[in-house]
Amino acid sequence: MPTLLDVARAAGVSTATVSKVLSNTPYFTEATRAKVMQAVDELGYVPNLAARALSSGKTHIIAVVFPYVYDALFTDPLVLRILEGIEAELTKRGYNILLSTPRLRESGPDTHYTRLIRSGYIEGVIALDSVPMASVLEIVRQRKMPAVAIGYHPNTYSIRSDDHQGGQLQMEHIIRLGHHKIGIIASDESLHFSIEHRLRGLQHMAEQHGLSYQQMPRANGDFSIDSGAKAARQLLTEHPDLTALLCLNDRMAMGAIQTAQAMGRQVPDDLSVIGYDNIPLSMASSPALTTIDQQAPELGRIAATMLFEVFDGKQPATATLPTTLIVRQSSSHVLVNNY
Amino acid sequence: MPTLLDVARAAGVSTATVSKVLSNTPYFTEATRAKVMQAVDELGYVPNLAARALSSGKTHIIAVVFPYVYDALFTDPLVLRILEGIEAELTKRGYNILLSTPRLRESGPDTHYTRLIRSGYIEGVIALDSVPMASVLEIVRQRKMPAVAIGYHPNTYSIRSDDHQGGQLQMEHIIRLGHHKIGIIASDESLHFSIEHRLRGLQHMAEQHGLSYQQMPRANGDFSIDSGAKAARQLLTEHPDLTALLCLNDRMAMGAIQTAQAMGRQVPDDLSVIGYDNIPLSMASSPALTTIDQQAPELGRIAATMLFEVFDGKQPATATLPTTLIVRQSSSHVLVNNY
DNA sequence: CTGAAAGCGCTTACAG
DNA sequence: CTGAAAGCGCTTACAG
Repeated sequence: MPTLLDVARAAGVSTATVSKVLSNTPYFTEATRAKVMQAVDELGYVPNLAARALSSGKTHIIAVVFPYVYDALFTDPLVLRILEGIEAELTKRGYNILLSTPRLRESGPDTHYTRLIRSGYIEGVIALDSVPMASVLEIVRQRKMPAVAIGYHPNTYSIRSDDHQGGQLQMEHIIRLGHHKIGIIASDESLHFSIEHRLRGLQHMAEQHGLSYQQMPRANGDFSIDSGAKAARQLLTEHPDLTALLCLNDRMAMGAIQTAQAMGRQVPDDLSVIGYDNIPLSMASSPALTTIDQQAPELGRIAATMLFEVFDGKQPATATLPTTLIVRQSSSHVLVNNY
Repeated sequence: MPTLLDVARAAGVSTATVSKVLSNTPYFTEATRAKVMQAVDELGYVPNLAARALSSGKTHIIAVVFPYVYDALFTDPLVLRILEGIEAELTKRGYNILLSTPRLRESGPDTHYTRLIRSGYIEGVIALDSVPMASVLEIVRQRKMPAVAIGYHPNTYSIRSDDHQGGQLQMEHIIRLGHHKIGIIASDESLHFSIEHRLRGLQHMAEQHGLSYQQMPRANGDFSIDSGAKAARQLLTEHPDLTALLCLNDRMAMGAIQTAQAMGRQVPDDLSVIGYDNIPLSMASSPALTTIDQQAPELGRIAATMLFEVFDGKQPATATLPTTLIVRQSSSHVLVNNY
């Protein structure tokens, strides 16, 4: 591999000049610039990033941190959608993605992760930081490294989806369809900060319409398909008069639909089921899922944009992205009034 | 951040000694080792990876290359499953994942990618290299960088799923269920090498059972849900006597089921639909999808293992992973003989 | 507008 | 078993 020195010799200038020309420093003769660029082209020179990193501290590597908790990381299509947005923005700016997947414990993330953060490789961090148990950004903050969180931990810079509003949209939709025997499939609030906010949104809207949120039966899953199926079985068994199931993610909703059908319920004719997330496959369930879109790619894209603002010395304000109701075929008006 | 020199001073030894102790070179007094380790602990020393990379060429960074083509990268759950396997093995060995998503054109991958490969950052490459249009490993091979391909390009080291066998399993299953009016939903063979092999598997098994593969109606999609839906509509309209649809991925199968249902066909009662991939959500469709499992995580895990063998100077043989038929509810015996 | 030289934090033959 | 010293390939004040 040709080095900076090779280019300098070929162009008949110093390495300092080559370095400055390549980093677009102004104040250079057009002639010098041309000589240098020609040498670069002829030699096929590509800068050694490790050397650049060592001398300047600029690695052009961003750690994208997706903690390895419950079943989300490699099973949840939503994660991939968020990554898509991050990738688009980072790639556009010529940055690289170091995918970090720390194991999260009460005591914090694993040492491989903490070492990585302190290794000098990382120029900034974008992290999914929404697990109440521990924050992956604690160590990053200590080091004062530029970082943006997607989530609810009290980090300096962060972005999140408006989960409270999303919950409201779910409840409002189902109430407008005439339902009032409504079951809720959620998860324990310790699994993800968003749960608490979505539930509050549900409650807020229910009470606004004079329904008692407290009396709505609820079962908790862990976001997986199976857990949604189990939760639905429990709710529909204990409360056969339910006409609607509000699920706090799409995968649990899909599990719920399967179970409901296996129990002889028609969806949506005698049971409406609503999901949350609008994962790509939610349109492919039978019936297609009514759900809440939370702009996952946009969440990632904006997080990346905010990180570059931090690089530029700015202090981007916490952003909250609105959600949208996507009406498909899994919800409909109540047909039977069974009370 | 404390440096090697700080540690050396604190321990009262040279930086060479610290370096060697840390890299587990033998021949050291237990006393020396203890002194060094204590200094490391006290100072909270973490090696600077850029410096290590520059001087030794060992970066502990593996580029995981997923080309950005058709709709696969951020929409196909299979990609995430493969990544899961790669991540597990790489993390276990203390290596980091640089996620590279080059745009692929006829002329090859984009320059950001080729520069990355030549940047000195990358110690090895694991790539999904199955798009006939161009190979992302061409440039890597030129540089003689250790690499393992998941796919069919003629790369030195590679692993793949037994697509031919997978095709056979699909066909065998549906024939055993008594079907012989069989439609095929595939994609153009230019999109992915696996298609050709799966189709051959289909053909092989059909002919072995005395059925004419040539006469089986076929429609092509692009792996997306929508394209599967369209292909199914076309096939079922032009050939209403079909009793089975063999789809070369799960997402097209899910789209096909939806369309079939919308056209008034019961699945599986008067139409069996079989998918391919066994993505996590295939169990959540209604009815749950009969499909072919190709051990996606294992594919990634073994690719990573092979890469470390290459690091060790070995020459791992090309591996082929067997597939399995997963029978769920979307396939059943033919009920009506309509010919 | 351009260059000489120090320095980033490690590793690695080479000596002893 | 341990250390002195060169070197990896860049960038960056500092001079001129």
